[in-house]
Amino acid sequence: MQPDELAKRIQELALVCRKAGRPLTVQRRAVLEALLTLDNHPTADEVLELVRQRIPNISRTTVYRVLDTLVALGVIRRIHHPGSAARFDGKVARHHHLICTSCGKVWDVDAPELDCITPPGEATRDFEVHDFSVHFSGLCSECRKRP
Amino acid sequence: MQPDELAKRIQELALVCRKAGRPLTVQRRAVLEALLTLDNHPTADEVLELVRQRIPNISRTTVYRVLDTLVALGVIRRIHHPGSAARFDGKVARHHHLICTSCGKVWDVDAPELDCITPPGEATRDFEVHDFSVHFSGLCSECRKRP
DNA sequence: ATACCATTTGCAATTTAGTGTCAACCAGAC
DNA sequence: GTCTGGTTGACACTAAATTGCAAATGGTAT
Repeated sequence: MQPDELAKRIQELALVCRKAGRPLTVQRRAVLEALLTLDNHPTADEVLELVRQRIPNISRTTVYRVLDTLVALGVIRRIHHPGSAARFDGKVARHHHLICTSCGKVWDVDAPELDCITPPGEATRDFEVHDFSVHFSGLCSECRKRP
Repeated sequence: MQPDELAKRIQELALVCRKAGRPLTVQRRAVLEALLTLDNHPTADEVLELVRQRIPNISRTTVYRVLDTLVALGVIRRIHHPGSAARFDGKVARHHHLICTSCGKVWDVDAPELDCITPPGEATRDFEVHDFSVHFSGLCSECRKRP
C-alpha cells in the first residue's frame, strides 16, 4: 500500500474513533499500520510480529483485542480461511477470493463483473444483506505442478 | 435429513471407501451419520458429542481424524466460518451461505440463479477453479431486532 | 497546564482447538 | 482362521484465543 493511501486510512481511523467515542491509542494506530503494510491476509500473530518492530513491548493480548476492535469499528475485516488461525484483511471494499484447497493460500480477486450479484429474495427474506463475496476454490499454479 | 437420504449417503461412503481401498469402520459410519443429523455446520466437538451417544468411548482424536478423512474422500466439506473452530458441512453440492456479522450464525442458500457465475479469466489465469460459493454477510432477523 | 475518569493495556493464568506418537486393534483379503 | 496395513484410543503436547485484574493512558473539562 502507498504511503498516502496509508495516511488516509489512519485519518479514517481517527475519525471513526472520535465518532464512536473511543480513544485513538498508539497501539491502534500501529496495529492498523502493520496490517495495511502486510498485504496478504495475515494472522493476528503475524501482525504482532510486525508491530513489535515499532513497539517491542506490546502484548499479544492487546493485538488480538485491537484487531477485534478495528473489526467492530468497520475499519478492517476478519476473514475465514482454511487453517485454524483467524486472518485479517485491511481491504474493506468489495472483493473476492481464490482459495487453494491444497495449500490453503488465498489471493484477492478484483472483478467488477461479479459485483452486481443480486441476493435471492426467497432465501434472504428476513435477512438484511449488507455485502457479499465470491470464494473460488481450486488449485493454485504451485499445487498444480505437484501430484 | 430424511432417513432414506441418510442411508443413501452411508452407502455412498461405503462405495467411496472401497474405491479408495480404505476400510469402512464403525467410527466413520457413526461420524458421518452424526454430521448429517446435525444439519447446521457443527464443529468437530459438536459432532463428537452426538457420536458419543452411540459410541461412548470414541476418542476426540478419532473424530477429528475421521472428519479430516471424510473431507479428503470428498464425502463432506470443511467450511470457514466466523469464530475460531473449524466447521463441517454434510452438503457437498454447490450452495451458498448467509453469514450474520453480529451473531456469527450461518444459513444455507440454495439459489440456482447464482450457480452460473463465470470465474474471471484475468485473475485466475494460473489457477484451476473447481468450485465457488457466494457468502452474503449482513444481519439475521434475530439480530435486526436488537440494537 | 493539570486533574479526572472511563477506557485500554499488559501480564498471567486458563480455556479451547488441533496435532503427534505409539501400542493395541480391526476391516477386508486370502 | 490367518494375515496385514490402516485405524483407533490414550496421553501428552503445541498453538490459538479468551479472561480477570491492576496499572497506565487518551481525551475532556477545568
